[in-house]
Amino acid sequence: MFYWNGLVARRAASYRHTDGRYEITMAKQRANIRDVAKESGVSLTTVSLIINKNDQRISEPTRQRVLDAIEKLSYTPSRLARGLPNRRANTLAILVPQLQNAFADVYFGELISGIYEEAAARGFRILLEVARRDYIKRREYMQLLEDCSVDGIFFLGATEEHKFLKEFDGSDRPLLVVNNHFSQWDLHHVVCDYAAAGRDAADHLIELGHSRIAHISGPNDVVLTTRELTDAFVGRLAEHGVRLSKSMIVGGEFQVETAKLACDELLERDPDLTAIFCANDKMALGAYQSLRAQSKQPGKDVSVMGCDDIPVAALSDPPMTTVRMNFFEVGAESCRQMLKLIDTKSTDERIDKRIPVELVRRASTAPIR
Amino acid sequence: MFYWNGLVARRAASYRHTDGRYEITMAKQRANIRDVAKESGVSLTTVSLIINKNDQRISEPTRQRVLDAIEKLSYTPSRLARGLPNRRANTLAILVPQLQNAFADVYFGELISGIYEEAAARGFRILLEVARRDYIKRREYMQLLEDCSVDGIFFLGATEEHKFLKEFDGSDRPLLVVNNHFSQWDLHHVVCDYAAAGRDAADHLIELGHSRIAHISGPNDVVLTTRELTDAFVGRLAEHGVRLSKSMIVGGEFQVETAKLACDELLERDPDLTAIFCANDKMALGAYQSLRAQSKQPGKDVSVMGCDDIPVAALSDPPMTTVRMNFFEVGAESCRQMLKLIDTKSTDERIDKRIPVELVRRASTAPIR
DNA sequence: TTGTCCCGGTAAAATGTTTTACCAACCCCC
DNA sequence: GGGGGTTGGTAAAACATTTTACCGGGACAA
Repeated sequence: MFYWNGLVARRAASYRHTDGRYEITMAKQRANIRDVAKESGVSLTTVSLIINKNDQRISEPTRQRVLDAIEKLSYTPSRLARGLPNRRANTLAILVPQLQNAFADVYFGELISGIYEEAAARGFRILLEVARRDYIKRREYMQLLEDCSVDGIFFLGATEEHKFLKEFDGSDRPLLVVNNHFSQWDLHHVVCDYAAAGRDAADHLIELGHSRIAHISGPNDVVLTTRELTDAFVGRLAEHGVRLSKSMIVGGEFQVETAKLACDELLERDPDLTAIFCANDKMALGAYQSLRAQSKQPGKDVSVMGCDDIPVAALSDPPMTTVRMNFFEVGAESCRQMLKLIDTKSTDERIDKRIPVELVRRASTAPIR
Repeated sequence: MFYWNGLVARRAASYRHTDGRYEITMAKQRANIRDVAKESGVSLTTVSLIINKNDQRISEPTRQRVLDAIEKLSYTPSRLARGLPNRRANTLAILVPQLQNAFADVYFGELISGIYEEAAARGFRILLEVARRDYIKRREYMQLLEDCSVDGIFFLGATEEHKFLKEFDGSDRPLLVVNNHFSQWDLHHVVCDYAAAGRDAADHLIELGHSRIAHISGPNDVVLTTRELTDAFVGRLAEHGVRLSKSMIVGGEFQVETAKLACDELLERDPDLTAIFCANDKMALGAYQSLRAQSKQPGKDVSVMGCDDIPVAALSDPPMTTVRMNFFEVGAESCRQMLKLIDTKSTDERIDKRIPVELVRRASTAPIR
């Protein structure tokens, strides 16, 4: 059994009672803030103030003495203890819908990268959570906030299936939807400017003289952003006097294979179409395949545009004209906004930020012959 | 682990004793263990014991009373406070070398999935960390352990560049190298059985009658596992009386493009080779391309084997014969071993676990003509 | 009768910080 | 010489848990 000499030697050495004698045991493993205070002859409040750098009241000699003591004892403040008094973990969670797919995707990789960089720069840690069906059903995501694990949550890859997000509305810790939009609920959003992307694509194709145009869309019924893209594209074409009939818009589900089938269908409906705008680059690759299968040269016989500018777009054959969406920046901006929300603790402010996009001209589009 | 159903009811107002009268104050934000103890008329020790389920001493009526109180107050224990007394965060970190690349890879996705599932089942959270150059230089990875952020670290995608891992050797919290090997340092390892994979591949090709065989290896100079694969493959071929000369082994850097070039080189050295074993599936796809460019049919004129069995292997044309490595299982087993190490707190035990592999016969290999 | 063990708990120490309120001393200005 | 502000701190109250040592009473065996 241990007897702590509470008055004096709490940290230097402990004493163990053994057969009537006192025996000196090993020194404590870890220095704490009290050790530093004692070592440098100040109160532990002073040490705390210096560590947190948020108070100028401490004189330079004192500060230096404390810093020396910290160095000497190789003191590291405990994150757990630090979070306790103000119930903040200095940690943010990223909620991803299904890990297997999500991680295989550059898209999520860039978003996560962006969030991570910004969070790390501010000393925040990133927690990874996978929102599977049963996870959602049991409402385990609420746990993250309730048990003080994290100070805020990023939601990636959200669709309108994720109605449960509504619940976060009243929470004191922010939930931020990254690169998606739920207009009906009053959540925080940071998204690429999909409307601008749709307009840029339309302008580009019109500029090249196209008028027999088709569009392979994303899952417009569940993802609002891709619906915005389609609407803006169609709207802008109309402004230019080009009418895109409903039959020339086919959903491609964001995948290469399904987009290939969609493109086959479009070519059947209008064998003489001259341009196709796809809601992402992967689907544009599917369109390449479909065109080649019909002995048409993408970029020559038919102009193909993608959207996103994933790395493979520049390397594809032909190099792809696309609208660049800076997903890294979306992630980074999301994190900046999140940290702002946490700092200000404002509950009424609503973030709704659009990240600019940029047309990238490569060889998959050409003036009409 | 205790299971929490999420919040239901709002808290009732609490009463504070002031100047001899009772005064109604604002409802407290959060119930704590003391509130639960008071509500159910037991000590807070009792509540703690029930929450942690690690003690059978509490009678059923008492337990039920406490559970009712927990439900009524919608109490959720704080993770921060929970970790404090025994300096355990119930969190594990995954260290990844470079996020941008890492996340675009199914390989990492599966490993992380496996770790995540197992960790979540035990109530552990997963922290994501990116080990960039400056991160490593500043030794920030040590911080994770020192500030009690995590109870253990998984290292993914390690190469022999990561000499710094040596430092963890003395740490009281485990570092586990996932699917890589550093034989010279005494760390914990969970890896696929690369030696078995090499042998299986050799046996398969021999069985089909091949003898003019080539091998496209991974970066054998920096990754020990792929070196094991090559050695086992070459060794087993030798046992069967087939000698693979050094010139018929070319490094492919694990990428499609470089593997294509490697294959071009091999075909130049021996235009009549009949089989190629590639150290991963991606490189086998590169070999497909190279063969086709020379008007040779992979799977007919030349048998091609991959390794890993990533999803695209089954969908490739021809469907690829490969050695399945269950990366999900590697991740899961890594996590199980990690949790064991944390539970037992043993510092002398060294994990060195091999996950079995399995030959998958598809159409990219055929008997020699 | 005494010693031992079990049952169902409890009291209190330990974990390590932030933050609020306050204090003593000194200076400046009227 | 008193009011007021600044400087450089400190004491103590939160924050929310786990864990260890112990306790009274009853059962049971030697």
